Amino acid sequence: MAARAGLTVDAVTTAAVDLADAVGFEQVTVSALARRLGVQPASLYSHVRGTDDLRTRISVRALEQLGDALALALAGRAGRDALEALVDAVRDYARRHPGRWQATQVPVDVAQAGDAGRRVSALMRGALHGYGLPPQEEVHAVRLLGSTVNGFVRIETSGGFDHSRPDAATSWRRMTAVLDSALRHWPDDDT
Amino acid sequence: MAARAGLTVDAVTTAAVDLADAVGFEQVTVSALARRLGVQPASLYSHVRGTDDLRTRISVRALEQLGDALALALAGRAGRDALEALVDAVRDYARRHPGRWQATQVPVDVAQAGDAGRRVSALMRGALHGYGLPPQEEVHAVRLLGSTVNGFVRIETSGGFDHSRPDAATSWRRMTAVLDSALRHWPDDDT
DNA sequence: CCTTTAGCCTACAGCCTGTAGACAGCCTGC
DNA sequence: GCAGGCTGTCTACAGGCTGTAGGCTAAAGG
Repeated sequence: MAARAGLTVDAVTTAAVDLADAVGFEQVTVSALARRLGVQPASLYSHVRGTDDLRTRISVRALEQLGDALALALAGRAGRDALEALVDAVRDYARRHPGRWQATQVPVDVAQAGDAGRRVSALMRGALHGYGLPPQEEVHAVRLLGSTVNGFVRIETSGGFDHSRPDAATSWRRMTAVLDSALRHWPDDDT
Repeated sequence: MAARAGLTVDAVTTAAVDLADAVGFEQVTVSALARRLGVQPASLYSHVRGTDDLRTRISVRALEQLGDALALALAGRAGRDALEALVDAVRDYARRHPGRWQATQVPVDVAQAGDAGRRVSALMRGALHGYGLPPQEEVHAVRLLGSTVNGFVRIETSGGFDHSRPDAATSWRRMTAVLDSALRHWPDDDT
């Protein structure tokens, strides 16, 4: 009756990540995961501390994977080429793995996800390097880029563009061009 | 024993909106609201259909209020002045009413929130009118602006800027300037 | 007054979380 | 080859939330 199902923290997390993509990050619960694994809910508490812990693990793994994807996309590129590769990689990741993307969007304890998060922002900073911005402006550019990509992908994945023309892909292409232009003609800070 | 508490759909929604700001949109439940109103959970089911309905009502009301705030901020302004008023109004609303802001960010049935949502995007479009963009580019500009403001506010309210320098307000000012510049020097579409 | 309406109640079924303790399969040492 | 310990999964349960059913009573209208 108690045949081993081969659960480990890692296997549980992997299954949770898949579940998040299948049903949405917010719908990941201990019970739902147990059903999918063919196991009683209580069994999972030996491996994760609870629903919150489960979700945190999904977030950390998703951030790591996003970092991998960005690193791969940026290898050997610079300037507008790098910018397009970066933003397209983020959008691709979000569209292909909606649950994981949602997971990267929830604030998570710095102690647990700090490294993965810092890696992503370092990669973004690297992608902008070819634009030759003044050093003190780089952080603003990273935030602009991060905010815009984040916001767009969020609106797109939640269907915000579904009922208006033209389609999201067209705006995405134009927005990338505008961002590239803005980075090349970065205005002085005359405060 | 059954003294009337004076509940109506409207009063319930107002209380729910306040609760959202106090504890976060995701934490709004029938039970939590009943506790706050000093009433049994079942009593609320005479006024709202359930937790989903409750949250939808919060979203609709928040979108309407956001529209009001934007309309007020934009009255009598144009160009960069209008742009700054617009983005500042959104950011202010989000900071002052975090729960309501979250509520505006969840996708909601078009039939229920369509008007309020359309009003917000119409106001944004109006704010950009002074920049004299080509008509077919306006939608892209609205989406760029919406995405950027959305993404920034989202990251800011979830504490994403808390552990890096300089502070969010500085980046916000710079980003507004960059957006203004991008709108004034909108690149041609050479696809 | 007295009836009707409508608001709030209690009770309950069902699901989810998280804890405690029982029990079975696997590994280790001998 | 086997005894004993460990580890993983189980059942059982307490507590909370959702949503339904049906009862009771305060207010409104004739």
